[in-house]
Amino acid sequence: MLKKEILLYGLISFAILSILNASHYTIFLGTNKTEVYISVAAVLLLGIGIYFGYKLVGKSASSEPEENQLSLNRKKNSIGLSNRELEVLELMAKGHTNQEIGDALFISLPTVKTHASNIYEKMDVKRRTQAVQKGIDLGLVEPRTLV
Amino acid sequence: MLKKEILLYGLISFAILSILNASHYTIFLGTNKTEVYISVAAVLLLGIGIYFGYKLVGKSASSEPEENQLSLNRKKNSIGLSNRELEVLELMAKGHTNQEIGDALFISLPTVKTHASNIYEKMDVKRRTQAVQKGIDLGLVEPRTLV
DNA sequence: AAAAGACTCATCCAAAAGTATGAAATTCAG
DNA sequence: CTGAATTTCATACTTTTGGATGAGTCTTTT
Repeated sequence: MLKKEILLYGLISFAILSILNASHYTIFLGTNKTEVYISVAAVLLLGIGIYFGYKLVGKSASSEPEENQLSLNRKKNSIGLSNRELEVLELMAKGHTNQEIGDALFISLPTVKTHASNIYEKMDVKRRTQAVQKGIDLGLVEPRTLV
Repeated sequence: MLKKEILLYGLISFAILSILNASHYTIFLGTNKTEVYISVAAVLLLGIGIYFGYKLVGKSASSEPEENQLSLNRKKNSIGLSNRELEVLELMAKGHTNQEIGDALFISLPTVKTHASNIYEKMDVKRRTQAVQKGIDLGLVEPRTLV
């Protein structure tokens, strides 16, 4: 995902910058059209930047690049839960519905359900309440994290 | 229920004891009928005793007459959960389904659901996982009580 | 005796959760 | 670069939950 989308980001940015550049010469002419172009381009750039920035932040890290990820992996993964599954479990422990979890993690409801099922299987439990309890017992999630 | 059924218990016991007593004189005669009567009476007494004992135990107490109940009521009832509701919450915390809870408490599924709904309302939560978490936080149920 | 609280149950309906299966893209390690 | 693991998503179906309402019984209290 990274390489491809970074490339995409670059291309789109370049394209939009080109538009901006092309309109640069007419910016002082007071043409309405040009102003509209600039506005649109600016908004697009902003939106795309936010979009990709968001996805990139989610992958590596914001302040502590990879340390955070690794410590997560090692400290918590006694049952073999993946990072994503731990995130889902954490939100389940807070009493969220699958839909809410999906919204929070920007994934679809079916995906959350898939994660949930895998979590139950890995944790050898049958139900959500059991998974949460066991997760607390094993120190996978923090207790008293009620919303 | 108490007065009426205690009276009933007394009456039935008396009646059966009377039968036993009446057959007392012929017990040494080796009459088969008498032995059958005695057996039936004994079984009946036992059964009725168990039945009423069961109901009475559920109402007052087994070893510590009322102290147990009251302490339960006071220590735990910070939110106003009834004893029955606490029992249901306890089983929910263990990860049981409503059906399993019903089987455990000898009540129907709809009844369990009624209790559950009342619990959620009293605890001001929306979902089972939240109720369990909050119950643990408030000390209403023991943590780490996973089945 | 009436009122209030607790416990029980039912029915209907809607939402959420869970299961199974298949599939595609990505990432990461060897 | 290939293969394993991860993550994502969909569709269809079943089970479990939850909500609303109404109602009956029993116990305790007033």
